[in-house]
Amino acid sequence: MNKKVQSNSDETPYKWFWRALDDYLVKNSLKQTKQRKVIVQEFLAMNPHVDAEQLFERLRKMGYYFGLATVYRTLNLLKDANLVDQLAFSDGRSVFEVNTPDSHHDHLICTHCRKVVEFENEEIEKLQLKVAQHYGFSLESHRLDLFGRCPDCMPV
Amino acid sequence: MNKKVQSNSDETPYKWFWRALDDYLVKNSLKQTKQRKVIVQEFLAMNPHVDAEQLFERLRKMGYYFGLATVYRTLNLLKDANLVDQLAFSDGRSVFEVNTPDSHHDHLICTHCRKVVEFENEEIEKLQLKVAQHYGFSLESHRLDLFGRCPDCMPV
DNA sequence: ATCCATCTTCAAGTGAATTGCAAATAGAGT
DNA sequence: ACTCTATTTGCAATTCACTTGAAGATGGAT
Repeated sequence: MNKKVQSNSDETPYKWFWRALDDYLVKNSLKQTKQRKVIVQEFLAMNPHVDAEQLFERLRKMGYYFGLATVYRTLNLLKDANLVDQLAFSDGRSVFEVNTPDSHHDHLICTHCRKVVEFENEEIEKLQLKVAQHYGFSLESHRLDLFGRCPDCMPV
Repeated sequence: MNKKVQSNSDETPYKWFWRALDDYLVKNSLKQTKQRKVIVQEFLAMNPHVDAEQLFERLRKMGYYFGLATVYRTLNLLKDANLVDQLAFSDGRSVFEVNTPDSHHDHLICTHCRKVVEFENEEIEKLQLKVAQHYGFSLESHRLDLFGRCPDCMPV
């Protein structure tokens, strides 16, 4: 039940991400462009849950007038590189999140204030793998959302 | 190849569903129309995981030329009545599923053929409750999706 | 049987995301 | 540093799932 801590300090917190991205670009003869660099940089700054349109707006406010298509293409590149995951909602929108090597997509979502808390539980992960194996599935990723009231929104 | 046959007879196993739907319609001054009846009937026959377009095609093949909009509106009606849930995929499509009173929302989803298998795991449920309590959340409901390749879609 | 709010149909509209293409550019080879 | 060219970008057009508007049809309350 240990909460995943991702350093917030100024010292390049996502070295592994940039290195993995660089690897992917080189391996696939893709190019490092200013757009990609800035988009990824701001994407990481917005972590953990990034909406493409919001990222686009953020870039725009910072003075980067890249096309929305470029933002989408960059996010899809990261998805292809297996560095991010896409979470779809039933209203048609979706958010992107960093896919850490030991990726966790477990959320506690407050049904009242919509706060999202991420958690990680080794036992649940193990059981998930067991279930998948039981049905003959390989397990690529997962998503677990628990809905309820957070402490601040508890009814008296 | 034993196809599950859902007869039109009165011994439908979804009595509770029809009753709940009827309640909802009456309570909200909505009407029982032939379209709704047939769409719901075929929706239930396609259970557990129904794609709106597929349902539309099925109806068409059975000689019911209802508009696609009507199919969507009926599914949304069921969603409003809390009788079905909608599962969204990142490619923009989504499927609907019956929301039983003692509903479990645990799925194995094939990332290749989109097949969905439902499962239930008592241990995982217990751990979920534990996690929620640990963070001071009450637990109202949950959704667990495991993504991977099903046996039929395993790469050689 | 009448009345009117709700429904259906069909077409047009929406909005997120993708794609086609010409111009720009990264970066390998020279 | 310069060339060369495959990759990228920007922009507009397009796609795709889904929704909505409007006008005629219909359920069901009276």
